[in-house]
Amino acid sequence: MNFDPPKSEEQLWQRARDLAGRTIGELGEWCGQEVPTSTQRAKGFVGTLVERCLGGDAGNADGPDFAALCVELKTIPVTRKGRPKESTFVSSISLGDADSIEWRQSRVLRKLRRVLWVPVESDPRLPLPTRRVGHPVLWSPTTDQEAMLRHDWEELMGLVGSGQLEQITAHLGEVLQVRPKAASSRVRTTGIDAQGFVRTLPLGFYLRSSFTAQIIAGAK
Amino acid sequence: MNFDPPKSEEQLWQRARDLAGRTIGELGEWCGQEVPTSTQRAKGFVGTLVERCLGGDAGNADGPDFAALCVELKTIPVTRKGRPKESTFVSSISLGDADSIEWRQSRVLRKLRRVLWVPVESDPRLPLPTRRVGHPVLWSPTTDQEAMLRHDWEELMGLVGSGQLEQITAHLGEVLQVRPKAASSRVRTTGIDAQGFVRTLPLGFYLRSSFTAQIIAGAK
DNA sequence: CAGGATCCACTATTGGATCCCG
DNA sequence: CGGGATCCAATAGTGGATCCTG
Repeated sequence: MNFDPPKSEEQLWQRARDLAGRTIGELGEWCGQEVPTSTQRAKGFVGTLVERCLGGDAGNADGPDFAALCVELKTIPVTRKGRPKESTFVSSISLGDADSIEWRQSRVLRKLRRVLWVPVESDPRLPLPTRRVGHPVLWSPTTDQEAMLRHDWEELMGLVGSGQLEQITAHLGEVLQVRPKAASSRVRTTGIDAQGFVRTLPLGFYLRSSFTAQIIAGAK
Repeated sequence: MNFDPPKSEEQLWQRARDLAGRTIGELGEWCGQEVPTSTQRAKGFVGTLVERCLGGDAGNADGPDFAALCVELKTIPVTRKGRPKESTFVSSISLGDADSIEWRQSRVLRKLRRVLWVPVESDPRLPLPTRRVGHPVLWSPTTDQEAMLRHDWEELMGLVGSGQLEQITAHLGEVLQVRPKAASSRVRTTGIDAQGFVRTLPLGFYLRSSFTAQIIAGAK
């Protein structure tokens, strides 16, 4: 294995292809990392492990996982048949500047301009070390997909920006939704609503699994 | 109320419109029939009651409910929002002559050529007498709908006709599916498989509720 | 707290089983 | 048994809650 940053998108893609069919246990050995039996107490483990194996600078700050390439890495849990098991976290929401940001400058679009999707088998009955990595997909949104994302984002940011935080639920949005993003429901961050500053639950944007299913369809 | 058979489709339609908004309790009074509190032990009650109120010859043999008009009546249980709560039974399956029948002569198409759909509110928390009748829909399959029905029917009858009864499940079919149609799973009828005659569970064709939802959409 | 995500209780769906009447 | 359908246990889906690391 080679943990240097990939020098080109092509090289990143080759490395991702080489991971297909490997188990999480194998990846752990290569990185010299012990692999937990389950993800129950290690929710971000697989994402970080795959990032290392591909030469990403794991544990970095804001910015793409492969900064030089402007490519974001997303591992995505899938069933045996390749269907996403969960929605995908995209970014947290800044509650302060929601009304002054445009789609083209948004964190959501910046994260999603170019994504390397790496499916990972995710059946809770399988011990984590035996789960296999699937075939990667290097993706940018199609015109239609970007339009859907933008539509949902503008609707949701409209609510955030106008301080209608309490009316936001995960039911809104056809492909993009808003959900809590915090260690627990007691966590609070500072937001703004009609009454001024409020302490409120941190929120994040997530892609619905019906949307990511289209993206990774046929990658097998 | 008038229990004579309707003389025209137009007259049948008028009567069905007049039922919209009425409760099952009211319909029961008009027919002089006591209405059970729930459908639990009276599964076909609503269908038969509505048929009577419209002048159908309830309790007849094979053939359309309104024989002279060639119109089939289907009551369909819906949620408060008008979505079907259940799939719709279409016809039982003759296990003997499956391999010699064509779509155009099929019982499924004969039943579905012209259907008067009557939605009925169906929330188990509401006592049956208080549930309301909805706005009717007089329907014939569109070209696309008939093509979908035919596609599923041919696939399913192919399995029946070639004696692969054991491989049929309700998972098959995009709009039309096969399910048991019997008083219990111990009931048997005579069918044919690769080994010759067999005693097997009686089966029927049902429309998936995603399909009937399209039909009655916007009828409110 | 931001970045990496999954957990899991509850709701919605549905496929096999069942019920009444003539 | 055929015609009128709904019941309901089990599975699939999902929205709010949560967990680890740096």
